[in-house]
Amino acid sequence: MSNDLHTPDAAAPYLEGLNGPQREAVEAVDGPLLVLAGAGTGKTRVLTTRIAHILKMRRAWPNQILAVTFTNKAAREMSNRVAAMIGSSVDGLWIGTFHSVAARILRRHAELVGLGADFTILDQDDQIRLIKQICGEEKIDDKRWPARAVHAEIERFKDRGLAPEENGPSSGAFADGRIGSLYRSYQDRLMALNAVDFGDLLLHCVTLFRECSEVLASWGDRFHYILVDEYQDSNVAQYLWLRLLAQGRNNICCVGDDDQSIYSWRGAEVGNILRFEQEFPGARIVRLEQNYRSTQPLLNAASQVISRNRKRLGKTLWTDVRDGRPVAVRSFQSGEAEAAFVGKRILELQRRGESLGEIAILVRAAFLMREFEDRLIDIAVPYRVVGGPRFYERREIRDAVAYLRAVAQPADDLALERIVNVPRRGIGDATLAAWRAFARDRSMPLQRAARQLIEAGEAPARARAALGGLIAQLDRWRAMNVPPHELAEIVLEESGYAEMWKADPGIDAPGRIENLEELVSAIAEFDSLPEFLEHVSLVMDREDGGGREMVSLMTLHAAKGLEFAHVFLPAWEENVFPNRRSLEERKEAALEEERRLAYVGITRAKRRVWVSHAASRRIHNNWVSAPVSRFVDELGSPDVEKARAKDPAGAGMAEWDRVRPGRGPGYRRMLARRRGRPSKEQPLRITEGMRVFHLKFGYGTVRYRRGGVLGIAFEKAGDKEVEAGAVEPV
DNA sequence: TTATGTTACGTTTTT
DNA sequence: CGTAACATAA
Repeated sequence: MSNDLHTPDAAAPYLEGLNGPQREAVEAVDGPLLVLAGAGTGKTRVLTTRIAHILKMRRAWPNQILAVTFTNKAAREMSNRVAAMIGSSVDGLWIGTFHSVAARILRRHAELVGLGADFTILDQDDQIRLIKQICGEEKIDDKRWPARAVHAEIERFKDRGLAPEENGPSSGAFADGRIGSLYRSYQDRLMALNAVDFGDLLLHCVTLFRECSEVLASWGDRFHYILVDEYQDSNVAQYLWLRLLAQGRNNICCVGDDDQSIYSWRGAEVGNILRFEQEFPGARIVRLEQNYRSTQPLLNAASQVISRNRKRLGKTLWTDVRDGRPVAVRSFQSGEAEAAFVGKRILELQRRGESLGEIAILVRAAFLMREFEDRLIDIAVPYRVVGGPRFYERREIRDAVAYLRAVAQPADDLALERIVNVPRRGIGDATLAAWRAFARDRSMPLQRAARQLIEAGEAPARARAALGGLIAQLDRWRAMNVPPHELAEIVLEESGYAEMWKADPGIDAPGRIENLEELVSAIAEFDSLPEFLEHVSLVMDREDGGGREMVSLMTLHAAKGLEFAHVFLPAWEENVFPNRRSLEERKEAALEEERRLAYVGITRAKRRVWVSHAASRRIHNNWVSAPVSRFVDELGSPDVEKARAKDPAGAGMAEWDRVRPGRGPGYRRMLARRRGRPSKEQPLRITEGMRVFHLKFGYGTVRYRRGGVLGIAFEKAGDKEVEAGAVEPV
């Protein structure tokens, strides 16, 4: 391939099929480059091709290229696509999230910022528990300033790269002006625990780069080319981190779309992308405007909406696909009617042979999902809620991981506190408080303090015995020389944790045991416990969903980056969307961000978009009426069809009464979310007397069958008639 | 210490 | 309406 340099065209099949601007973005490898990539314009393709190009041109070795993303999913996708393109492994390439790359760098120099190389990365739950402790000590009124809010505020400091002493985003009123000292205490506690939070990964790196010029020089020298995905989502700390790393060679390529910046509320700074030219002098800007996803009518609607925003760099999407149907707008009296309409349309699409995997319902807020879940369950359409609780956030998983942390990291007090009385060992709040005080007085970790506390006989004998037993167990596990997954099994058994769930009569207990088993097999992929623990803190992945075709139900935020043939955008009502709380907080800026959400929603669709709204809907059990969203008027010329006056409930009500909504407790949502456990409903024909399971009503016995409808006596919900497809035999 | 009752609260969420 | 976090009784 030595002639690549001279005749890249002939030798570069990977460049084929790129349009002009895409190719320009791929080939302009030197100097700062901003690629403004509208929705569906092939930005990932540009990024991956650019990496392949740099490699093929021999401009850099794999380990001299750094590509950063925000999510692990994006990082993985980029790796896979690069590998597919260059036809070999991508070993050596630095592809990862901001946080994982920062952690990797920080581990090598931890001592320079006062950390041990084996520092712990706390997840959000630990962070908040720590802050709760601090707020308690500093006598903060937790009614007015709950730990969550304090945590969020500290995160905003860190997003902006601010130290506790600096003036934060809040105007001094927050926590009676004591946010600075809370932040300070929090940092002190973190350092004492040899721990960092997510923001620290970036901030400690920035400090390191600023204070140790040799370290910065070595990393800046190492990375010949830096690529950044979704740059509009970056915060100030990430910008500082990038600028320091890039300042030597100045080869940085940021890809993003200011029109899809929807995370300002968690610290993303649109200014980063808007000011790119000033921040990186001599920067080139390439616009990707040809869209390969949607039809022209949909793009027109999206463009109409987004054109109302004032703060944007400006792009106009276009496509070769001329035909296509305009956005459909439908009005309903109630949320139920709206959901019924969506359900009916989905059934029609299904009948026409469309894949359920190509259908999505995108809502502004999670509470709007219930109506659709209920309806989809009733009509037996399989669906998946995207962005629900993730595997590593489940209680049993966090508990199990806490056990392993307590074994691997004896100074990890937060992990220990989590499991100290799970299962119940008789170490309650009183014992824990005394123990904590004892440890703090001596400024030592809890595990070490426990030994002294027992010797000193400073606690009730019963508590001492329980504590001593636990500590002895931890010591024994730590001394074991077995592979990590075997250790995990031993710990779960001997601690009584697995037993605790096996003895639990709750409906979700069996699922939890399955999850624990899954965890053990996940650990088997790792050679050592520390390796696994690093993976847990940084790679909190969404579950993959698992093969079967299902309708996707998610928030607009979760939908960014995805595409579907058919997209339903319900609840376009004032106060809901644009969201009132959001508007109250930061008026005009918030309105623009809400509008970008609308833009994101419309541009997810390849073929059809249905926007709808309900005159009133039941929110938290009371009826709330709201006028149609202003965004509907901004759509341009959609296909509007008013619901007929004689049918005030709108379309699709014919079958409404067949199944009365159950009034069962909230476990049905939990059941519905049971990890995409696809029911294998096909072969077994359900007959009288059979015991069946229904997502909404639970277990029951079939009494009779009438066509496609079953009469079932449910154990909890009573007698109902349901669609045969909605139950599975057990 | 644990089990049970009460109350407040309800936008978006990755690492 | 559902929940999660908290307060109180056993």
